[in-house]
Amino acid sequence: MARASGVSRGTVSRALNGDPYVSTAARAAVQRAVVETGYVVNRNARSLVTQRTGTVVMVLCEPQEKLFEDPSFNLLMRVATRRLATKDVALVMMVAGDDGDRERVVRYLRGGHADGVLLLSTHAGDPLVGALESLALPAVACGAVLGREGVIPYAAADDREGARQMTRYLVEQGRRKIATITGPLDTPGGLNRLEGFCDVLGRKATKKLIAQGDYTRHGGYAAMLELLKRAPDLDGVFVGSDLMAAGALAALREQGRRVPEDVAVGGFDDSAVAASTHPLLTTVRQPLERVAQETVRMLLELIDGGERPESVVLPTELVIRESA
Amino acid sequence: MARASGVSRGTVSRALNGDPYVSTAARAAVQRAVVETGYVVNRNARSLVTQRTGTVVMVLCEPQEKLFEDPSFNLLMRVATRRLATKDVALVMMVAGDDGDRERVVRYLRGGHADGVLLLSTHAGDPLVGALESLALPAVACGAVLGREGVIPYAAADDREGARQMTRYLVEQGRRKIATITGPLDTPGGLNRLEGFCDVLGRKATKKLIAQGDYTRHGGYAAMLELLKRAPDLDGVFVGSDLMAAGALAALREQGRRVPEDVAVGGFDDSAVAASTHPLLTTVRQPLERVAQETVRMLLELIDGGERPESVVLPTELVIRESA
DNA sequence: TTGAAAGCGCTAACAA
DNA sequence: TTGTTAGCGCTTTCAA
Repeated sequence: MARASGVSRGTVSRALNGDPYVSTAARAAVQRAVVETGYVVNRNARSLVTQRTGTVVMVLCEPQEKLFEDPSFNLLMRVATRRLATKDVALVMMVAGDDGDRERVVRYLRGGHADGVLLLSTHAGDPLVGALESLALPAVACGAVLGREGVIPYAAADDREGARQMTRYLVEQGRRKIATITGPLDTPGGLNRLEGFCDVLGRKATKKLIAQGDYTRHGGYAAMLELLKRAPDLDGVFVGSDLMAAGALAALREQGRRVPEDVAVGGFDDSAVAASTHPLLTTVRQPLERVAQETVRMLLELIDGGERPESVVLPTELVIRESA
Repeated sequence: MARASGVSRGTVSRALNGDPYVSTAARAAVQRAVVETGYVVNRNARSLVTQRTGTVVMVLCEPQEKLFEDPSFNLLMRVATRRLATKDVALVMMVAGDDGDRERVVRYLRGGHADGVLLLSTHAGDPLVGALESLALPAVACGAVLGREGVIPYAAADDREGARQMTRYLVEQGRRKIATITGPLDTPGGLNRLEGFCDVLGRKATKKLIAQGDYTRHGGYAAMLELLKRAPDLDGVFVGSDLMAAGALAALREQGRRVPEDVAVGGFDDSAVAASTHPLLTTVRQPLERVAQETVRMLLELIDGGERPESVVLPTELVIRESA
């Protein structure tokens, strides 16, 4: 390569990496040689010396079944991929659903294959988080890591306030008996949205009116049936995710309840499913694009040796459609 | 590291890589030093000399939205991850949904980050395939790559015969007017299942009775509505995937058709959704675990410098539940 | 602005 | 069975 362009290895390297101290002539010669020989840098060799791999791993801390069903992950991943690409870093995905997976991910990371980690959907007490901390690898989470909020910086929607917005809205619509279907309570979305619900309803948020789902469509369906059994006279329900809300709508239809006439249904996320349910789902919009953008920014800062960045919490927005 | 264990670098390397020519004493010394120093090999350095990275990329050739909704991908990925792990190779995932994505994947691959590629859900004429071929990187596909069957080895279910099984079954059940919802016709599953359907029905498979879906739940829903409009008297439908069948069931219910009394519904895949529909879905079981196993085996052979392995086509099985 | 040279951490061929 | 040595392909001082 140095020979092909008639300059030294050092100059080639400088030209390729945009070093300003390269003459126009040399730069042109290198450019030409690259085209002629179809040259591609060997990233391993580069990594060996720079200690950088140019790749970031997005780790999905969730049994795969659930994960993939949720359109939010798509969006998060797509946006992150794009943002990282502008800095010329690749995003790869790994799933850490069980112990075996987790060990593999840690091995991969310890092998020095990545410069940083983007954590998705961590549950409280996930052992992967501890492993990551001891690796001292830059890591940022989408959504708080319960219990490690001070350690792992994150970007997240304001789940609690979002839940309040929706619950308040249901109350304002004159609903008297409002239930909720939560996500898993060891996730920030599960926990904080329930808290927001309780903030508004106070003592009216009885245990009977709270059912736990698992962020899947089927989980929402099952939880809705359960709620109808426990409180047949409920007239409103705040569901902790759009996908679960879609399941809840199916259950309500099956049980002959009209939405929103008999029961008002509010979702959370404003994901693609919200726009394809019957009736269209009234929901809380999460600024997922911005969550992804911010996480990527923070991770890149961390990788560049910056201080631990401040976590950011982004505002949500009520989106009123037909179901409430 | 060599110093810590009191032997030479060469011996350390041999001990770590399981070379038989290492004395028990030396091996023990190295082992101890590894524990004491918390040593981890630098994979970049190793890759630089071995020309192996120990990672394989699973490339999803599909706009992400569709992809992730389908439980089949989960299974494929989970099985592949596990099989590869036994050979100590990591599986990472990348999505190639649009041109930008594709370019990124190719760059990553050209960067020498992976030893091989597992292709998922390629569409006919996907430019990525050509790029991959010119990279001369080992590649194997789950499901045939339409148009490159002779070039990219694959493992797949016998889609055509599976479709025949289901269609024959519907006929045997006395259904007289059977329609079908296909997958995209530039995918092997879309095309071959339609062909199997036509094999059995012959001239009765008129254009009016064929609607195209896109492997999503919503696509199945929309296609079913369309079919009901075009042929209100249909009494059976073979749907090219379970997820689309779930959508079709919703459409039928909405239109007041009973399943299976008025309309018999057959799916394809036997994925998790088939067991959670109402009524439970009669479907065609695809041996996806074996597909994943075989693809991994073939890819590993290829990576080890073996000849281009024979593609394998695996038999399907009719699973009778409630919907037909 | 450039070339020369010194490694990055590892494996593999060779000699002992 | 082991130590020695020569790179793998690249970046990055250091001098020039």
